[in-house]
Amino acid sequence: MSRTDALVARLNRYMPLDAEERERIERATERERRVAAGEVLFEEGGENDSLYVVQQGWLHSSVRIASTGGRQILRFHYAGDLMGTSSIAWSRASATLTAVSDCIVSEMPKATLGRLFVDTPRLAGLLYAVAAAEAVAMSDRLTSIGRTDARERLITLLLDMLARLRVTAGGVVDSFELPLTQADLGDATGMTKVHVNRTFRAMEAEGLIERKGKRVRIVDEPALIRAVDFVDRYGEVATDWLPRGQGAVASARL
Amino acid sequence: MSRTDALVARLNRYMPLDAEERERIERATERERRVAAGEVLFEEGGENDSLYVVQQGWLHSSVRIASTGGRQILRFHYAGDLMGTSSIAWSRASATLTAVSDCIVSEMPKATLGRLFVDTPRLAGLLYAVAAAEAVAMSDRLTSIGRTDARERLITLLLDMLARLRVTAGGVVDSFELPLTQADLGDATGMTKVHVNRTFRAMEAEGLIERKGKRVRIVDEPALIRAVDFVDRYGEVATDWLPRGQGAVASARL
DNA sequence: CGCCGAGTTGAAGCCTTTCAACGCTGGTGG
DNA sequence: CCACCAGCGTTGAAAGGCTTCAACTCGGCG
Repeated sequence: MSRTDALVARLNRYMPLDAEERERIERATERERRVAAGEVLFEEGGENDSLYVVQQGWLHSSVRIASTGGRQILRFHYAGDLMGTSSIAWSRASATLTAVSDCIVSEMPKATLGRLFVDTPRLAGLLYAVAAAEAVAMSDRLTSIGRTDARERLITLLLDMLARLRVTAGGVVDSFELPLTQADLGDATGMTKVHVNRTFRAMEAEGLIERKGKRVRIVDEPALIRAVDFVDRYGEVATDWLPRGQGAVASARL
Repeated sequence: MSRTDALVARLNRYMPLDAEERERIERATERERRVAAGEVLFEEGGENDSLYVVQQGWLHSSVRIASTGGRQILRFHYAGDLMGTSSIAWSRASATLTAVSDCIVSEMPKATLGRLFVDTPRLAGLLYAVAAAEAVAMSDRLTSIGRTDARERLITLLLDMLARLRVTAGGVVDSFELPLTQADLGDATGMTKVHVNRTFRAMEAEGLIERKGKRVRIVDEPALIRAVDFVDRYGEVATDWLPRGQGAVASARL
């Protein structure tokens, strides 16, 4: 492994992993694959027996709406994220995964995850905690879409992306590449592309953000954070509830 | 245990549990507590070191919206559901849990879950799969609120409740007690109580549903299912990815 | 050089909200 | 036992945020 595995890096931030845990994840995520921006990794409804780990770049998952022909973008996946967890509960994918930027992802067969759960229970617990954190992040999106107006929804989305991209970018960043169309942003926030445009321009006029091509700069971050009282759900995850020193049950049994 | 533990019953539906697994869950959920309808189990932002299992009745979790003073109901919890999983990721509750009907819940300290993960890895995997299924159900709600109109949102909500209540009710049911105010329904679907009322009345006028007091009857279920193309996410959960015969690692180690 | 997708803008309309009022009902206290 | 109150359901009217429809610009690409 020349590059550090993104999942290892992420989990390690939450809880220091021992050598065995690290190695097991790395072995599980060996098979890498490139996905070009705009390309579809897998389609809603398709058979799927693997999970995917984002190693580089970002993607989004979306579903089609039968009645209107529209689309809802459910979430974005960044480096270190485990994608396709719905394939754990069923053998068919419940959403379509599309690359936002050029990506590298690694494939992990479901059975490999199963072994990981049995052999390294502390990892299982950590993954469960991460899933819990992501459920809360999803709740935040639900709240944003269900109970706030267009402007707040866009602000929440931008702040969320910024926070997530910062983790891998490292250092202080106040702008980022946004290779999404305004129609995409509408699909993510539950609004039309026309209204995305109007809301963006209004925010720009007020000096809250700046846009140059595909790049967005957050000018007045404190104001934006105040406006939507944003909470970053990915900063840390509690692991104190996991029994200590259970790093690798497997080594005793193998 | 006089009554069958609801969590055991639910997990057993997804994957037959062995005696040890069963007993461990039952021991973990011994401490029961009654919650009267309308009562709050715990509050958003409060310290919380326990999970709760719904044994009887149902509850909902909600969050306050700072900017508008409003509220978003995130989801409903039915018999067999594990509540408060956000406390796994942090030590503070991220939502408020309120009883919809009179309930019996049992408390499970986080540390107990930790031990469960280490001692019965197959259960850990199953819980992970259930969490994945619930994440998809949450995505469905997001899609419903983000991309469909008032009528479809209400229909989806009703069908979801019906499906979930049927599991415990047993047998064919086409009506159920709905002890929620129309304001509550609005908070769950992202609309105002006024519009909930108008939409309900319109549906009633069209013979899709009937209402008598707090009781709702689904008259034309096929039509409703077609209208929103509803999918029940709780029917089954895949467990084929879990290694077999790993029922209780603990027994070998204790 | 022309086409196409994406961004932009205006105008009109609609779904939903907001504001307000009134009836009903169940619970409370005199 | 009944008057009173508070919460909930209901309805009307007006306002508004967002959508829809349509047209026009701009930049990249064949």
